[in-house]
Amino acid sequence: MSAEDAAIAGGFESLFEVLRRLTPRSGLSLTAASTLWRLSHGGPQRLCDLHGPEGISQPAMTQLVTRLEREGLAKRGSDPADGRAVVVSVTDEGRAAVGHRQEGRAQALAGLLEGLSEEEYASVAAALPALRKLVELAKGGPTA
Amino acid sequence: MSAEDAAIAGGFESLFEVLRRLTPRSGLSLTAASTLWRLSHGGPQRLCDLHGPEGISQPAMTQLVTRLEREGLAKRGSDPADGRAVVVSVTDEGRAAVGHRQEGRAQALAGLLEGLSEEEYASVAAALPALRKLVELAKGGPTA
DNA sequence: AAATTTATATCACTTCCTTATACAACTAGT
DNA sequence: ACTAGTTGTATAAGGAAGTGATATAAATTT
Repeated sequence: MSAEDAAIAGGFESLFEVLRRLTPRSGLSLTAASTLWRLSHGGPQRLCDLHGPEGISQPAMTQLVTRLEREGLAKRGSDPADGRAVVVSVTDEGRAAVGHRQEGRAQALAGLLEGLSEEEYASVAAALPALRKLVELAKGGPTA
Repeated sequence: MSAEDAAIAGGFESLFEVLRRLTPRSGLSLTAASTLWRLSHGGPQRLCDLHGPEGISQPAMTQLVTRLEREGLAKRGSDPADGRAVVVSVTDEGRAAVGHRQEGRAQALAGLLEGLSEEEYASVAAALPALRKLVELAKGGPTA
């Protein structure tokens, strides 16, 4: 690992802390938000397909879905192909909740971006494709 | 907020998810790691000075310090200037724990960075100063 | 000296996670 | 067709991690 790798890692570590604080602690938990986002974009999914990618256990996801259902953010349905399976879908309210949350974060970030010079801003924009590549690489799996 | 702002926000949102998963869920919680890091770099601090920047309540920090102390990662001391105050310091073990955690994340990130082209890598490196500026701006407060 | 403020611990509670387990539906093997 | 094995989900018990309310003592202000 090079010194430049280490510098990037350090920079990302600090950035992570900043991004983490963009959202008030009240409201959706990280896992709840991520799950609702996943359902919003990927469509209804089985409970057993949700817990793995979120990195939590099946019973934890069962409980989370129960809470989300109670709050009207998601709902349970059945799978005609398998009588055991629960298919979870996001409600309009849940979709809105994730949308508002993301919007708030984007607004807060936009506020920060205003403090950058044109050059600095351009360098962030120029790095976007690379950041997106990192995201793809991370999804690919074994590299990470 | 411009389209480019939105694109950057979206990219950062995805990046955040990736960075979040660089650390196994077991081990230190986000707040515990952040607190230990803060003590490692900023030196011993009063309990009442720790909970605000971490964004949690005083009783939550009291409990966290109790847990960290139980695990040998931090210890309580007294403040000669104020009989009520508890001064929290990190132990060598706690310092090592944060160090290992950060190292693991850096290694994982370095693995991802290897998947970038030279151009992509350079664009990330070039954006580092701007990212650092964002971090500073966020610390400054009212902007965010 | 009394009143007010501050620092911390404790309480009762919820959320969010873990492992273990129970039960039923499904699949594979005979 | 029947049995054994596997899979999907719920539930139980417990700990971590957070909340607001409260109690107590030390410190500061009036």
